[in-house]
Amino acid sequence: MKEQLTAKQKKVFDFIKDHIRSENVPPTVREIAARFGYASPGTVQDYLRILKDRGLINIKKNFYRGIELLVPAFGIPVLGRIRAGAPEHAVEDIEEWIDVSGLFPRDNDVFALRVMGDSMEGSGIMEGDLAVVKKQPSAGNNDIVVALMEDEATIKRFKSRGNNVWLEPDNPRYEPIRERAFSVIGKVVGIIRNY
Amino acid sequence: MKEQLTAKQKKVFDFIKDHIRSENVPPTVREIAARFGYASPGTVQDYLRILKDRGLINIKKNFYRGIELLVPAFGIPVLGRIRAGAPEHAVEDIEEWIDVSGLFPRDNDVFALRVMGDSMEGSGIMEGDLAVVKKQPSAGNNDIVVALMEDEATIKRFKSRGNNVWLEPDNPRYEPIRERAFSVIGKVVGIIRNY
DNA sequence: GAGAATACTGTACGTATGTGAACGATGAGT
DNA sequence: ACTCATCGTTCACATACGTACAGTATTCTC
Repeated sequence: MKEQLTAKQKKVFDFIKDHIRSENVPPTVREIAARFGYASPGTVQDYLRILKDRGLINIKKNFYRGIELLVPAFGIPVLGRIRAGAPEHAVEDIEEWIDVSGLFPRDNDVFALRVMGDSMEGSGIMEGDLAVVKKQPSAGNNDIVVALMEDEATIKRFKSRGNNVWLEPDNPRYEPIRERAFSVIGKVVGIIRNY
Repeated sequence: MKEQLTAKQKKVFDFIKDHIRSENVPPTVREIAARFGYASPGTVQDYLRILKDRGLINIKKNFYRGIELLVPAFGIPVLGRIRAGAPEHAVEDIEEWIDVSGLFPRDNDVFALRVMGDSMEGSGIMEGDLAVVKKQPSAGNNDIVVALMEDEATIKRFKSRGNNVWLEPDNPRYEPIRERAFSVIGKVVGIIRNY
C-alpha cells in the first residue's frame, strides 16, 4: 500500500478539510461528487475507502456527514527543523499537528483576559497579550495568577513561604505587593499574542 | 420576547455545543430528542425555533445536521473587567467570545515553530513558546521574522534601511547580525505559550 | 502479460432526517 | 377568566443520504 496520496486523492482530502473549515460540518458523499463533477456517489466511496486506509479519516457507519478527520481540521503543522533549500521543502519536516484551541482546557472555568501594563514583562507577558486563565481559589508558590485587589484585576506571580503570601511583579521597576489584601481568581495557564 | 433562556432551553443548547465538541458535528433533531427522552422530533423543532429566535443558532434548511452555532463552539469568553465580589460574578462581564484557533490565519502558508534560545526575550518571546509563522519571502522594517542562516532557523527582528537589511535580537546580550547571509522564511504573526 | 490499484459510471435499496400540521397540558401574567 | 408562551405528543411525507453491487477503462508493477 502506498503511503503517498495521488494528486486527486489529496484534492478530495483537502476539500473535506476545507468544507469542515467553512461549513463546520463534513461534506456528504454526494457533495464531494458534485464538487468534482463525479456523476456517481460510488466514485467518492472509493476515495473515502482509500483515505480511510491511509489513516486520514474515519467513517462512521450509517451516519450522515459521518466523515471524521483524524487530523485536526483547524490544526497547524509544527515544524521540527527547517531545512535549507526552499520554504516549500520545510513543510515536509512536520513534527506534529496542533489544534491551537486544544492547547487550553475547555472547561467552563476557563476565560481570557487582556493584559494591561508591563509589570510581568520579565516573564514575557506583554501589554495587549491575551492571558488564558483557569479559575481556582488558590495557587502554588511561583504560579502566575490573576488576583483581585479592590475591584482591580492584576496579573502577578504568587509567592508563599510558610503562612506568608504575597504577589511579585516580574519587572524590576515594580515592587512586590505585601501589604494590600488580595484574592486569587485563577491561574494563568497560557498566553496568546497576535501581531 | 425574553432574552434569557429557560433551564431546559439552556440544556438543549449546551447539548448541541457539547455534541459538536465531542463528535465534531451538530446533532440531528432526533438525537437531541433521544438525549432528553422526547418521544417526538416536533418537540425539538420547537426548541430549535426558540434558539434561532434568540440568535444563538442558525438552521440550514433541508440540511442534515444543519444546526449552526452562532457562538464559537471552542471559544472562550474574554472578560473586560473583573468585578469584586466573587469569581462567579466575573463571568457575567463577558466582552466577547474568541475562538483561539480563529486568531491565526488558516492558510496553508501558516506553520508553527518551537522557540529556542532567549534572543528575543525583550519582545516577550521566550524559550519554549510556539511561534505562529506566516510564510513570506520578505518583510518590512521592524517585523519579527523567521530567518534561515545556513540550515539554521532563527527568530529575529528584521531591519531595513535603504538597501541595507540586517537582523536584530531583542536581548542586549546578543549582537545584531549584519555580516552573515540569511533568507526570510516568514513573518511571526503570533505567540502561544502554555504553562 | 497477468494482476492489482486507481479512477470512474450507473442503478438501486432502505432509512435516517428535516419538516409540517394538528392537538393537549401546564403554569404565569394581566 | 382569559391569554399566551412553554413543553410536550402523534402521525405523516418527501428526500437526502450512506451503502452496495456490477460494470468499464487506464495505468503501474512485478
